[in-house]
Amino acid sequence: MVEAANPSRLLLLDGHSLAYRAFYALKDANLVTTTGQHTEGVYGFTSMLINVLRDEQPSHVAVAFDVSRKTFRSERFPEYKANRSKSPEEFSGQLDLVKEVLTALRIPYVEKEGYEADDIIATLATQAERDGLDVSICTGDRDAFQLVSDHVTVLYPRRGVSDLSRMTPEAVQEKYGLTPAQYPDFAALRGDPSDNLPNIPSVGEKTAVKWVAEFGTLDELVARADEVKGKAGDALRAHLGQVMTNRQLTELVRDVPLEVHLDQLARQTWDREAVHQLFDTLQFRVLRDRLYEYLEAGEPEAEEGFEIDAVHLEPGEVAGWLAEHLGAERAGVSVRGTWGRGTGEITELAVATTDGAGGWFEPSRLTPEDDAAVAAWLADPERGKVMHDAKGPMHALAARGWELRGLSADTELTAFLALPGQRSYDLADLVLRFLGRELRAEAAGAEVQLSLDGGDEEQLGTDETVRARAVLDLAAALEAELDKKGGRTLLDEVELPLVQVLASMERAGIAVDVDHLHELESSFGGNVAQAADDAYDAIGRRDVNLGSPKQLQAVLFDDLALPKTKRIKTGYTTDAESLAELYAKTEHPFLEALLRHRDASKLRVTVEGLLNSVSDDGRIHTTFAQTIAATGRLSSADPNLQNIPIRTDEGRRIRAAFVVGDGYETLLSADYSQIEMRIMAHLSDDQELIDAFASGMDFHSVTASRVFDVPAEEVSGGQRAKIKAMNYGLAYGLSSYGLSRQLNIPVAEAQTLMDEYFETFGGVRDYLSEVVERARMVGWTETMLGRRRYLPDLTSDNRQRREMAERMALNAPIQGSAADIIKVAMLRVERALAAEKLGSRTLLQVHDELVLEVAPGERDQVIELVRREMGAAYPLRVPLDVSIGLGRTWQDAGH
DNA sequence: TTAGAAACGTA
DNA sequence: CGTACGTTTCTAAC
Repeated sequence: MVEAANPSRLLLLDGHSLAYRAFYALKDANLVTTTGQHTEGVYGFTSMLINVLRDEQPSHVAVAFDVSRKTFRSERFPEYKANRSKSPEEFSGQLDLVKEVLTALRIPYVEKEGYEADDIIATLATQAERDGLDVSICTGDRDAFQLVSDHVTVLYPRRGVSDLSRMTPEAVQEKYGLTPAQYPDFAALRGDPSDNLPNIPSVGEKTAVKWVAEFGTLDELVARADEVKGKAGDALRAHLGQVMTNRQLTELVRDVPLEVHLDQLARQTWDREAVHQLFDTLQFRVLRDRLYEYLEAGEPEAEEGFEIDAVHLEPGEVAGWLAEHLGAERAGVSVRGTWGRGTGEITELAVATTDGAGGWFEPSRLTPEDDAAVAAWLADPERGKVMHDAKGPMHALAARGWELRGLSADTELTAFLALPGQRSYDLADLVLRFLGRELRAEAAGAEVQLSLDGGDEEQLGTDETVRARAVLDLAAALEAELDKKGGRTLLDEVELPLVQVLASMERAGIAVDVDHLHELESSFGGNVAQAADDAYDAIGRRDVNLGSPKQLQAVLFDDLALPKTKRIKTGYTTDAESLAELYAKTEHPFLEALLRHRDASKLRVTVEGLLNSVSDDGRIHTTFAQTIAATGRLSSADPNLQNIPIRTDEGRRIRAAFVVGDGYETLLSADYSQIEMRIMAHLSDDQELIDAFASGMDFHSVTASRVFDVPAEEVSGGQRAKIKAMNYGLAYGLSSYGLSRQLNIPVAEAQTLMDEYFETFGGVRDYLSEVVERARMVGWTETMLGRRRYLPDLTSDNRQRREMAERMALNAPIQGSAADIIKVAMLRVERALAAEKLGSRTLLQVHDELVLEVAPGERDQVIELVRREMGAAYPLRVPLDVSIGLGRTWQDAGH
């Protein structure tokens, strides 16, 4: 066996400089294909690439290229590299071949107009180092030595293409007598004939080193230039300007705005077919053999599976197998079956242990002894289980009578925290990326299994066992990754225990009054029909689908020739806001009827969706997702119970269909008031804002009174409304334009309002700008519990993307911290209910609200408990106010 | 059949 | 030209 890939090393190569060096090194070999194409550069580069891939075993790779000679350096200093002669004719086209090789090997290359490859390398190396990766840089440009650190090594070709010096901080010190940070100072003093940077007459490497070593930095040397004696001192003083110009050019840019993110540089399996074809064309025979040798020798992404003996456990064998193989260490578990809406069914269950054993069985075929042994093991919190996305399977296990306790890791959650921002956390992808393995059994094992009775069932069981084995290994790899980045506490103390809480909530569901829903359906249905009639009457035809934006556009802007609304991709918008404006202008009866139709049909569809999702127990069981929202919020689906209408009276009627269930006394709704503003007060430490909350008065009125400098009781309705909009918009990155639109006031007035607001609450303004600035520097934002969100677009040169990222950066810590806090609150409520031996239970979470079902006689105790636990979830510089309502229905419990 | 856009509900 | 979601419907591409 070959050692695994280094789990966190980024390899960066300078495509142009390496290919160019290789070209000259191999010039004498005169590599030409039969068609006349020279291949010295591409051959040498590829050879070097294979060697460093073999030696460095990187988990991530990228190759940087220069785009053209025009860079910010040549802008500043037209002479920069102006001495470079045109590259020889034989070299032309070879860079394109290098890129073809990279494409076939599925190695990404990066280039950026206006920057040199070294700047791209500096940027990626800096990012990677920050993310805890080690970095190897292969380049022929010595300016890269400034990047060397404990985690960044430069591999510099000594001669030819096979002899690389490994430049560590010690090696730089030894070779030049300088620290890596001093290298650009030294290079500026020495000058560089190959880059056409002039030197100081009679000052060479020796003197340059001496000065930098003596003064520490170039700045210091310049400041004290008069202390330098002799002819060299005169020369230095005469060329200070030139040296400072040189210095600007020798500094590598570490924040080039790149579209590419580290995650995209993860090693991928190469395209064998493309490599074959390309190497045929280039007539690389030896190189191809070397490449395949390396591939067979256990290249990181080698398509290896798992060597595991998946034992099919027959009835009567399960209890004994578990007793024999389950030790003190945690076990991997994988379940095959179906689940959703708080229940499910298992067809196969597989277990893999750290001793290498793996077994699977069909829960439907167990002896009573087996069943009891499985139940006892699953329910034992001390015997750890590792799963991928455990919540769904937990429902299926529970439906079978097996409670799962002791979830020691959930690889989906671990990946969500360790690699935030991914689109999905597919097990096979993670296994390939972190373990370098395919999610399958090695062929030999599979053949044995197939030959036993050749059934698909056996294959399914083996697959399941492989998954159990894989999650066990994957958990360890991801936990190591998370430990490096920070976030282990958030995982172990919040997200992981929350799985159990969410499973309970989903399984409980919320009772619905189906009759009430049917009444609403017909009531809203009647409104829809009436509105449609009115709309059709208004335009004198009925052949229009009122739900089709396309047809509506034709009616509104062609037939009726109404004024155009805001442009969208497909023409002009027909959204409610624009239609209302249009109605205010034209008073066309069609618009009024259309808006009514929109409202009514939206409500009807909502009700129909709810009716369709009522389970046999008369309750609706939503599914909460923990790994969807980038800010750390939960999401709710199938059906979404986090977007049930509340703003209009008609819509609110739907909430009356959610009712207390049989055997319970009442529903209870508890929500945090202004939690995001309180978090902002806490994070910004703005005394004015903290005082506003401490006063305990109506928040919007108090803030308005501070902004307009009037007593709180004299704040007008208009003033309060303006500040309320400001307060709410703050955490979203509201602009003066947005505020003006929302309040229907001129932009200038909105701007004045914002200025006055920030004059009063200066700490908030400072906090918001600092949070974005900090995120731009480090590349991510962080919540109070350390949940990161990466925002590479903060350095994009596309203004729209950059500004979008800025708004995300200022919203993510606020929305995310609120999500952290309510998650902690849910755990506290759950534990307190258990500690006080209460039968009441949490049913729903709606971002800042918890809905509970209160057991008979527990009302007052639960009110006290919920207020206490939610209020104490996280100590802030302001109180965490919780308001509570009770009622038979969700609507009645609202407040 | 699938994917994207538009629209709209919540915090 | 205000963040974060999920669902439905229509439409065009497949």
